[in-house]
Amino acid sequence: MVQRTPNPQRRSARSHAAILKAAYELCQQQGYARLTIEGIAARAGVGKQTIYRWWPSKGAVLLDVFVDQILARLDAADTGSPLDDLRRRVHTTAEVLADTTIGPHIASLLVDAQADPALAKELHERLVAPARAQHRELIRTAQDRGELRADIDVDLIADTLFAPLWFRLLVTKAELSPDFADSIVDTVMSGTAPAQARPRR
Amino acid sequence: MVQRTPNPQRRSARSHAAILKAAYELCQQQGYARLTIEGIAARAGVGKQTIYRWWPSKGAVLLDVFVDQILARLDAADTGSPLDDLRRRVHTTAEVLADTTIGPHIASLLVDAQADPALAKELHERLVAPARAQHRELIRTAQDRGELRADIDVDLIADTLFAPLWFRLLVTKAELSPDFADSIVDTVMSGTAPAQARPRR
Amino acid sequence: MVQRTPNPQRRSARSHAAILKAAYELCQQQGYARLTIEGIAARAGVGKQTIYRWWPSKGAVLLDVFVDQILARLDAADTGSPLDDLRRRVHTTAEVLADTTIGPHIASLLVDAQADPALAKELHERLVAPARAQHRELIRTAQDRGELRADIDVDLIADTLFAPLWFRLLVTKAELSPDFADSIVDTVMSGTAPAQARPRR
Amino acid sequence: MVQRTPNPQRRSARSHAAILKAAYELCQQQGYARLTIEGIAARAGVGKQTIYRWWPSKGAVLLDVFVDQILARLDAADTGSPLDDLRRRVHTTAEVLADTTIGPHIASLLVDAQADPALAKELHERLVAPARAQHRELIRTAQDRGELRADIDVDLIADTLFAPLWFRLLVTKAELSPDFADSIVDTVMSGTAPAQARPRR
DNA sequence: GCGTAAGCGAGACGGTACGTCTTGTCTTCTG
DNA sequence: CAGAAGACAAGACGTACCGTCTCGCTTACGC
Repeated sequence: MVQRTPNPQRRSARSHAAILKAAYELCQQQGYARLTIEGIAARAGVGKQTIYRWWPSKGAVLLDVFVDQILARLDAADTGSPLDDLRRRVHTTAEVLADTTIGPHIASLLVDAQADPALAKELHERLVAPARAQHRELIRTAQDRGELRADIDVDLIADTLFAPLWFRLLVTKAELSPDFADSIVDTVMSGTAPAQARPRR
Repeated sequence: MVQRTPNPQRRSARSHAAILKAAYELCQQQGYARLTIEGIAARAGVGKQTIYRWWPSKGAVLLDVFVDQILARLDAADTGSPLDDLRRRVHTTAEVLADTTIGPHIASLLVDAQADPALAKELHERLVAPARAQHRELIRTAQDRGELRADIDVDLIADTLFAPLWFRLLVTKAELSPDFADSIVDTVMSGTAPAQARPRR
Repeated sequence: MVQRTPNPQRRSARSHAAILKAAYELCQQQGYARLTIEGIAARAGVGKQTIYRWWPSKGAVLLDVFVDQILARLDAADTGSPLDDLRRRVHTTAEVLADTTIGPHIASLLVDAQADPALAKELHERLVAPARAQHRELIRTAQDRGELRADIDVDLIADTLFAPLWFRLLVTKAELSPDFADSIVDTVMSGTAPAQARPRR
Repeated sequence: MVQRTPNPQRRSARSHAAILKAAYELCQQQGYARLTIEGIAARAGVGKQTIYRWWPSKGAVLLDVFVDQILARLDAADTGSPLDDLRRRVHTTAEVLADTTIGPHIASLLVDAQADPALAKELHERLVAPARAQHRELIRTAQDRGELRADIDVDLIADTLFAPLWFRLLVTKAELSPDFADSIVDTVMSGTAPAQARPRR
């Protein structure tokens, strides 16, 4: 897992792409747990060292595989209403996590990260933190506009909105339906709406 | 992982206990990820086969190690107020997950279970389902007594209350403090209290 | 190359035999240099660890493969005349070294041993020393009987008789014919015969 | 191992020298077996390709390192007596082979050559054949002058004189002392001297 | 005296084999 | 005769070098 920090300028785009492609395909075929660096190297037609040269672990490769496509799918349209944007965001997050070509693998990455601080750090920096930053921004805007109670901690609202999605994915494995996403938002909103504007569905 | 279903009557209590003890100690020392069946067998002074005979996987052993002590610590005192019981329950769950001799290992078990359906099933049946059953019972009682809105799905309330704890443990690794537990309960309660009894702290 | 000194009693005769057989066959097919522990394990249907458990190196396996059959072929008939026995011995040694299923591999073993003291030691103890002991015995007997000059060092005579065979095998790669064996013996004998019985053929 | 036959005129004398120097030093430090082309290139501050451009193998580099200094040290003074020259030649050969900065490496080269015909050829042409040519010349002159029996094959005498040195270096690893060199010559001479002039020490 | 072709240091590349590790099964010996 | 001890087949691990292949750079011919 040592990195001699090779020169990124000379990196072979061909190999890079082949590795990500092979990793993605094998992950879909066999699942994250059965994936091996040997297997990726073999399918990509690449030396193992080429993988070790550029990634510190299997998880890091998979992070590269998934992070862009996930962030792209999460990108919320700006509707002008931060509350609507937030609801939309919960929906798309639920969709992505429910997608069987993504959700289980992200869950596995999360698992791997429990035992691999470097992977945990990268996962956080590239996936968790950016997503959360957007959530906090939306929440803060809503609070500023008086659409959400301002006396509740931003992080707490974010956790309450998104945690149930991960909880179902990882713990109860219950369905991550759009209805569920809606229910969460409704429930949380009704507790966090300003007193004068509490929705009463 | 094959089980020849040996006669449980002839099981050696001595070995059984030694295995659980060794597994617990090694788990504390090295962490779940570095734990091996070989290591457990060696420390327990037991043949590997004796472990494979009675447990299908490393995770199953660890489940045996942790499940009883966790459920014992979660057992809520019945205060007569289901809402208070529920709040207490969130608190004790947060405490258990925050306990560094338990939380990380449960997290690891959960991770392992993502790739091992048998382990997932057992984890669910012995830990997740019992705890959730109690939660649902408390919620339903509170709804019956009119202390919680009855038009919100029991599971949804349960998810919203407990998911943030797991989310912080697994994803954001933020602190699982009693205050956080309180905040969750407050927030969720304010959204799920009946209209006429909404708390307004 | 570490040996945990496993219990030889529990050694699998099946695997042991399969490994030696595979090593022999691959050695004949590809030659010693292209031989690989991986290859032997694969052909023998054996785990690599099983080879590493019982042999410290590739050369050690090959030594086991060849040592018995070589010593068997060298075993000289006792004709009653130590000089004749000695001559016969030079002949059989030349034959064995000239045998393309043995000579090149022994040469390679010798080469490997130059860089591997453990292998060198074993090669010496199991092959070189036993053969030399027999040579010295024959020479000493001949000296006692007055058939060889007694004022010449036993080792020197042994070296002079057998060294040219190895020299041709390793250095000049010239033919190791029976005639050559005879010529060596004749030449050396004519210098080492007692004055009164010098052959003059 | 392919050579695009580069232009020797443009060869960098600097690199050439650095490579030979690095190879020599590393060979002394680590021994021939642990020597690598990568290591030589690194120590010489040279690209690997520059080595592969001018030498087909590690052995070829080492041959260049040793061949000149060996031949220089073997160069016999012409005393007028071919027999004395021959004896002197056996002495210097023993000295060179006994030199721990040369002998073991030459032995290793010989070993490598067993599996590398190109190296074997070059080793023969540049080291073995020239030395042998001189030996044969001396022997033939001695025979012409009647100082050695003319009915014994030149090659046979050469083998008998020099083979024991290599034998001790490669096989028995016994001492290559001047006394040993003398003993060989004495013994062989006493068998190959003409009948009328046989020495009788 | 200028451009171009080569050699050069550097090092990424696809590979092979290494020796170690762990898994889950099978075998043997022992209390 | 149950179980500890541990050998076994399998195969992934991460490392070391292999020999080939670009890269820019610099050197020195030949036009």
